[in-house]
Amino acid sequence: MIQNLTEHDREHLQEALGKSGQKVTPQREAVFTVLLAERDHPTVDEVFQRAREVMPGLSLATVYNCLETFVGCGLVRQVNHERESTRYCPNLAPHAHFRDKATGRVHDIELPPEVLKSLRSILPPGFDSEVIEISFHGRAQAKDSPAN
Amino acid sequence: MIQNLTEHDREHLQEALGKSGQKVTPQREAVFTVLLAERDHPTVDEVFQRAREVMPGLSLATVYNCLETFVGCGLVRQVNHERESTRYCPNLAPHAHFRDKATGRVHDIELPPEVLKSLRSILPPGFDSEVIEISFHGRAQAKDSPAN
DNA sequence: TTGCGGATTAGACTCATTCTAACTGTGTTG
DNA sequence: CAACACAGTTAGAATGAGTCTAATCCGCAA
Repeated sequence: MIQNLTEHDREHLQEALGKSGQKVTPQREAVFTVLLAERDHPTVDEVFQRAREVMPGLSLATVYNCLETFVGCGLVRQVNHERESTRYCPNLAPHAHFRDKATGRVHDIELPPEVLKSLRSILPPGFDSEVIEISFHGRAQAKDSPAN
Repeated sequence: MIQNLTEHDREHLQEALGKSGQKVTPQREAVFTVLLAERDHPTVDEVFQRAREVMPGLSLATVYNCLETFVGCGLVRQVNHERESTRYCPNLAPHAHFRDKATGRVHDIELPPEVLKSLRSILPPGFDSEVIEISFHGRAQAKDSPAN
């Protein structure tokens, strides 16, 4: 179900966009709302379908634009797996992804700081990493990840 | 420079293909040779260009086929980074990848068993992972990775 | 010699993503 | 108020990695 943004989320959006000199628009709000409503790592197309329910005139190009903008100002993260469609994730805390072979679902896996640190430590001198992507691929008996 | 396969490498190829009921063909040999000759994580297209120098009639489709076959029988690994072209890597030891922002080059990063273990340990119960992909993205002052 | 099956091939096709050029809406300046 | 600037949006065309298809090739067994 797509709710309106909370006051807090709207401010978050506003601030992040503002910082990079961009505005809140109805389309950006709709796309952001979709991302927060169901944190199941949707593809662009899924975001598009869901956002259309609320804003029928919305175009696919705009969804691409919005998502790119959000990535640019640090509101969401891209998640890639092999060469499948890019998925989007509003969870900004450092975390890994687990891709369920059977269902295709992507689950967030919490990444404790000490593990992150040990990972950084394997880089030889001279290598300076800004981004680390960790993805598991396998089977999960677990039920759906909790909506949050 | 593209050399012929060593006796050892040829046997390796033969055995791996044989195990999954497939044969060594001149095309597969050429593609495998290219992969071993320069371990710079080439794209399909790069493999194609290089292999053509040695076997001019070779088709792109065959390069795709050969690489898929090799992946299937565990001779090489695919390396994906964001949605760029898939690259191929004949290094089978567990390792991470570092993608240099400036040059686009991909470097292998050794992955000590204890780090691998600590990574596995962050999976909640019920999650069973067969493959872990780790990729860094950033800048490297280091010179080219040693040919090996 | 014929037939079989796996391998190879060229080219058509798919589909996520990017690009382009026109349009919209809002705010600003004269 | 009229003209303009400009960011954002839009539909549709273009791109390009990868996949599919149908024809052909080639080594081997009957």
